[in-house]
Amino acid sequence: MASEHDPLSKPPKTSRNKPSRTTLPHELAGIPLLNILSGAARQRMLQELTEAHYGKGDFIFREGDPTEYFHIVKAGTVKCVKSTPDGKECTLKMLMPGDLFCCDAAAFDGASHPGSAQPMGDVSILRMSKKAYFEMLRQSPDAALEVIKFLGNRLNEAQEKTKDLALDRADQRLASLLVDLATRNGIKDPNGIRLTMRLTRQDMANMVGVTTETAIRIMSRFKRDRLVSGTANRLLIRDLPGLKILASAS
Amino acid sequence: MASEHDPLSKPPKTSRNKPSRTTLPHELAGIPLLNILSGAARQRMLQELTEAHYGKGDFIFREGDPTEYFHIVKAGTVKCVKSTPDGKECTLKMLMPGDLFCCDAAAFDGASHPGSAQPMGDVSILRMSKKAYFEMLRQSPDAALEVIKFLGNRLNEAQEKTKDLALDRADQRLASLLVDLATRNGIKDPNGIRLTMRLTRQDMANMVGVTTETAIRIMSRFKRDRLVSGTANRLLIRDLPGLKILASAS
DNA sequence: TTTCAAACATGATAATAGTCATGTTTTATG
DNA sequence: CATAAAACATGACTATTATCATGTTTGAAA
Repeated sequence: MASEHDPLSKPPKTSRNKPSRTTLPHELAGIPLLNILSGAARQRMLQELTEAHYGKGDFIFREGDPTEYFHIVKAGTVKCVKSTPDGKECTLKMLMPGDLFCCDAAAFDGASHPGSAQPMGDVSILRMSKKAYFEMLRQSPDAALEVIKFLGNRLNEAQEKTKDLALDRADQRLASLLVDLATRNGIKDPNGIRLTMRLTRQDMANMVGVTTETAIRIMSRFKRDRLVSGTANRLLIRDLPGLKILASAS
Repeated sequence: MASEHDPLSKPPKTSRNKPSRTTLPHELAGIPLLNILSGAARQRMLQELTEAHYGKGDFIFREGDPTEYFHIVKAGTVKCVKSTPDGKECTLKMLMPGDLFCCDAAAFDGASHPGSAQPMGDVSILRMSKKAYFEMLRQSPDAALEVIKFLGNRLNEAQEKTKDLALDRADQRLASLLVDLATRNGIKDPNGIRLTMRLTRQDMANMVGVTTETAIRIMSRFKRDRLVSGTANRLLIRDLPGLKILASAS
């Protein structure tokens, strides 16, 4: 629950016994944007990045806040949320380690965040001032291309989601979500695939655009049909092919 | 209906009486990406761009086609569409002059188009090979930043649309659409605001994720309530404030 | 281990939107 | 201007999902 702004003065000197002086601290090895940069550009970026930690209940930022930083997920899962004045919520995207965020909003001068970012459990975030971010983009075509590629993928995902919301039924969208999570975040288990992150029926509801009751009802049906089992803490996908069929049923 | 690939050998020498040798042909003056480039970079880009014309019924590209070009809308309106095997369609975005497209898909090596692009009436498209596009991005930080800004805006729009589909009713989404079009593409008229582009009830239905019948019914109600009048060719917004209230009703 | 809040579950009912059918009006095109 | 094809319109019915209510189970923290 602790909400720290804990600027890690310098990136930890965990440099392995590799000779190159630009070796990435091993904890940052999974971040594409850092791997793409070389030599001096990488060093500059590492110097500009600071780290912050967030826990359950915190906000990394809220809808309407001014955009000050460019962010990278270092560890944990971050959810991007939009909400209405009357408390309804819609989860746009779950960001995983290596994912960038606010590469876009930051580009819009003086704009404010169009949605909020919340940690799912404990997360660790790297961030960089807007100024340093733009400087990096100007000086490193590789970084700019990486950001373009990332934004392009995000846009495609968002449009795919739009299509699903517009054309698919609730149970298809939920099946789709489970297939997605199982494929990207699942670990093998004797009886199927276990999802790594805690995910309540309400979380799922917000992700597929239905009410919590509807998500519960559909999950109950899926459970009856032996497609899934378990609840938030221990969600098990028992029949991935079955869910796939359901997801794309005409 | 004619589907030409009509490479305009050289950009027309419509250069006005400005002295600079990099003056933009006036017909291209409304394209941000071209205005942002200076001197040699602009010249290079103009040399790489070719023009193509499309008409009603054509496809600029289809879902699944390989991505070969980066595109800019020069004149007319282009709709981005995704469809299901059984013929249902979802319109993701109407692109207007100056808008870029496939800045994203093209970035994904060897990928194919995630949706199709169709002209609404006659359109004129500027395009550039993927290779030249990447070269431009590498050599001009300004161009890369412009693309990032554009993609960022597209992403925000897409996410706003996701939220609307997830949380708003059909009539609110349709009202929202009309407000949007009236604001961005409307011209004043004695009795309200006239929309410039031809837009059938079916077009609207595809844009807000409902069936054609539902769009027709809602428009009938809007007509009864004196919010709008007319059909596809002559659509009139008679009460913009009224539509705005409806769009954001709790 | 108790205990309380969150999460899950399910029924009854209402609201919303889809489907199918049929008919009228508008518009593009020869 | 004729005429066929779109586009618009509306009724009847069905399917889907939301809402409200109430109760049970689970899990985290004292």
